[in-house]
Amino acid sequence: MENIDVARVFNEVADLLEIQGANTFRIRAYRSAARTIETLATPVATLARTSPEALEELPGIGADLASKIVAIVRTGRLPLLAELTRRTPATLTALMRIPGLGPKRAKRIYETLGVRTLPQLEKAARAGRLRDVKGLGPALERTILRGLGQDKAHTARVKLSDADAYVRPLLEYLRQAPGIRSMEVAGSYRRRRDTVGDLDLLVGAARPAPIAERFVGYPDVRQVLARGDTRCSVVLRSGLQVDLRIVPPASYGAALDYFTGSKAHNIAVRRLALKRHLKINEYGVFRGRQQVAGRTEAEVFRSVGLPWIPPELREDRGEIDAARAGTLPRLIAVEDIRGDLQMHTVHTDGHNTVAEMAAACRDRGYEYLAITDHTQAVRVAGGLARAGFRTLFREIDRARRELSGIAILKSAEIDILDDGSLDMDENTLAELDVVLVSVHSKFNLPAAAMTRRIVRALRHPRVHILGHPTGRLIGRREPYPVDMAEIVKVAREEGVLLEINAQPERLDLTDTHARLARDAGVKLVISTDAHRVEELDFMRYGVDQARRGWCAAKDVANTRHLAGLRRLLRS
DNA sequence: GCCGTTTTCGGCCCGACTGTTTTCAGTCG
Repeated sequence: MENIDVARVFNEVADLLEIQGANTFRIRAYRSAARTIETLATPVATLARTSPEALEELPGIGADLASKIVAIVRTGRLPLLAELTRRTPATLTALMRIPGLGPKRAKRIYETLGVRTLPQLEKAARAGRLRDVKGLGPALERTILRGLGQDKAHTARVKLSDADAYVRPLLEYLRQAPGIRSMEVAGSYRRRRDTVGDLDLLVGAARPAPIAERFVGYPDVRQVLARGDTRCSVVLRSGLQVDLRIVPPASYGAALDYFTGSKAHNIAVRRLALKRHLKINEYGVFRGRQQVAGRTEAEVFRSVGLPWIPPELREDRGEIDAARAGTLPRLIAVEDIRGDLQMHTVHTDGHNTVAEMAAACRDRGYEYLAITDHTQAVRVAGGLARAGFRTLFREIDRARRELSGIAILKSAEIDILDDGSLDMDENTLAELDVVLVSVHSKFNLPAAAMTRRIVRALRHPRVHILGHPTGRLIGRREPYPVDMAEIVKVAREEGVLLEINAQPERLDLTDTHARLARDAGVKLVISTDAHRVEELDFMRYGVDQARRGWCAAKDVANTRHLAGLRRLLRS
């Protein structure tokens, strides 16, 4: 039972409660608990078994929901959900996922037409029967038909790096509109989440009309969903939704704060404001009718007695308490990075030579890099055997002589074999400056077996770093099941570093796992795993996730100078 | 259903846009 499964049960309960018109705050409680569980690094199943009382410590989870989590983990089901489903078909919740359909309309369609599944909905819409339902008309019927066709595309989140690719030309285009004072992409993009569901674009300007006008005329727009005076929504040809909001400059900070979110963070901040008899909305901070702040984000935070909180931390995961206590971490920045400890060359599946990678790292201002070509078990990547490494090491020696100003470390991405032993002989291993290990096969082992396998590798006295610890590929491959709390514990005991792999489709460790490690005092490494020189620039994405994991420069080993890094590796 | 520097009851973030309405409900973020 994974966290996501428990969260799904709670969301399903919330959907059904909504259809039944239950108390909105009760519904909100289920949704908020689902969100907490979803983003938790520790499996609730483990908590439920070992320390159920710890569940009640989680934000938004009290005695009742804690006991329901225990029930779900123990029995795989929740009596309340069964009861709700008995009264309202659970398939109705599928209708609510169609844009334009919420609980009220879904229920009314069901009660009026007996429609309870997506195929039935489509049939009714095509037959023009939906407009017979009170509150629905031809326009909504069309919206629903369109929504049925693009259901999947609408919900798919895109990788942060892909979002970057859409953002750049869009901003460049919109900048031509007259009167823009400031402009930023807010939302999860600004919080640097590993994936984004849509883009929230914010513009500060006195006259919104010409900006909205230009926005909906963007050549890449496939469909205009909404077009108001200050708010527009469009869908790009790729299926990515972009929401534009235009506010007067005096409100820009409040709007930026509001549209950056997260939702849970906003609610928490607004609660603080209420205690001070203030009201916060996207236009500013108000005492009565008088605006007391709003031009900048810092002003808004100051009005509730807080310092400015970096967007990456705004997830309601303790940042508000930390801000109040003055204990927010000073987050790591890309400029803190002094070297890159995972990359591949033409000797295996990379596209550049050792010298080319080293020169590119030097260009980026690094002091060192590690060449980490694959070992023989990883056949698809052309992994090297002992002789291959000998050739590679000779080339590194040559590059060391020819290139000054950068240290090239001998390393390898050593495959962790099925039984947890390393895919490299001891003699070759002894020649390495840095020993990086990772899993490339048998992803479907049960969690306990996978954990044992990795733990055994971490216990090897020569191992320094565990690479991409969960093996996930965003949108393509789920992380393999593994007990991350145990990995973190062993990493701490053995002094092993855990990698945040900065490949945009890996970002592995995730933000929450990075936080788990950092809180446990385990040091991290941020590496690009570059397979060509251009990919060295992925470093930014790894740093983003480290920031989301509350990491300061001191928490990340490759912010150290070479001497400091060597000391750490020796220890 | 949660929660507490207004603390065990009575609150709970707040506003924009659409479509279908005769003044606003529903949905969305």
